[in-house]
Amino acid sequence: MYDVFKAYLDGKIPLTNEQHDWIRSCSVTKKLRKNQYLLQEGDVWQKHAFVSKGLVRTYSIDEKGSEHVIAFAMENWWTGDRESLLSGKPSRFNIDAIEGSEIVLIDDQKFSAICKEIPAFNDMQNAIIQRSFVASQNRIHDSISVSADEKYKNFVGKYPSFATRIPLNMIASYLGITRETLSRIRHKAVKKS
Amino acid sequence: MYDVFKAYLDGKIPLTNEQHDWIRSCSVTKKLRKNQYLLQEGDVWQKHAFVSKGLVRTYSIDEKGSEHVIAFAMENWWTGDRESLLSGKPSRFNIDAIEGSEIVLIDDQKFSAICKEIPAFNDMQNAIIQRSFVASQNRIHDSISVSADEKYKNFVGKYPSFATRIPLNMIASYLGITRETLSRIRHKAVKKS
DNA sequence: CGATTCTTTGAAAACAGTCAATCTGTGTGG
DNA sequence: CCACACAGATTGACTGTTTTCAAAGAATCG
Repeated sequence: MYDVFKAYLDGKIPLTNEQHDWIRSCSVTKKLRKNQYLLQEGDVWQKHAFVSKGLVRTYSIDEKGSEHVIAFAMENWWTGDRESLLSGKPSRFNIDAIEGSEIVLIDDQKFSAICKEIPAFNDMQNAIIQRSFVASQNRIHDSISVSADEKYKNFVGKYPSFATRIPLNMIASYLGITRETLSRIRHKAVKKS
Repeated sequence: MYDVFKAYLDGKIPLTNEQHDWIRSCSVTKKLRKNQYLLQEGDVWQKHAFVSKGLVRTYSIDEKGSEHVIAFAMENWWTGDRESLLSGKPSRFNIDAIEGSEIVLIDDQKFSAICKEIPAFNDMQNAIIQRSFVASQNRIHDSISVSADEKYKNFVGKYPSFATRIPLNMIASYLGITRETLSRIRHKAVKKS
């Protein structure tokens, strides 16, 4: 529940008990069953979401009905649709639970108030976004410069726990290849070793 | 020179004359001839860089000697290597000028001081990073979900001025395809219209 | 004009996608 | 406890796209 979030915050910034109480009072925890939605395409995203347990994915669905996974988030990661949050426009994405999960939700207005009152909290957020941006850049670099099987190897190397918890078709989608191609890549990789 | 940067700032946030003078005193302007480097692989990036004139690219070079362009930046855009800046480690990237360019450089320490003293400046920076992150996410989404010719069409639609100012091989690299493929895509597109 | 850089074209090979069938493991209800 | 259903993973044959390599054709700049 909230404890995981508290531990996360304590590991990042110093907070008084009152501040903790305030943040807790701004938070809502939500349990998600497997396959349950946190965000559906067309809805406006106006929260900040911390994954305290489980694993969720962010994806779009194109005209042909294919899913395209742009992000995963597990315990101690943040998730959400920043584009919709910033623009106020309906989201193009869906977020749902790959496993049973628990999410700590903070309304954007309250979140902004917390950022304003607690500079360390604001700095933490900025640091997170900066690192997210760097991670995106690196993913872009991978996507234009390495072959499909290197992408998979990099993914497994970087996020070993994802590789075991996430169904293969979603990993394939995340990497921008089909599940069949990924299956063949893995087959070859096993032979080599 | 600095005027472009001043106009940019005035369009974003209110600044007093003293603040402008201070920011100016922290800034160094640098002229780049075509092909001249702003950053070379292996160097540590410790600045913030605003492009006041011209056009630069950020790219890596792999073992085979191929270049991979991860970003362009033209007038009124920021450039640099945030990964190196955050980590303090040598950069994996090069940045050089596609055209003769002018860059306003601010040392990271001075930049941080400005952010601390002028909250609006800090907020502006955070807003820029948030939008950069959203743009990265969208580029990732494109890279995993649309075909090569749609990627090119999206690129031209989104950045028409890039398409005319940047050599084709660099655009191809940015899109993650070969220059030959991009050439053929354009050929087909012309026929269709 | 000559040299360099950028772009285009062609043919063959490598690669990834599609469609359809099969296999595997998990969990549920009889 | 077994049989079945279901979701996920694999495999094969085929198709389509992209890369590679090599050569030639524009365009630009001094």
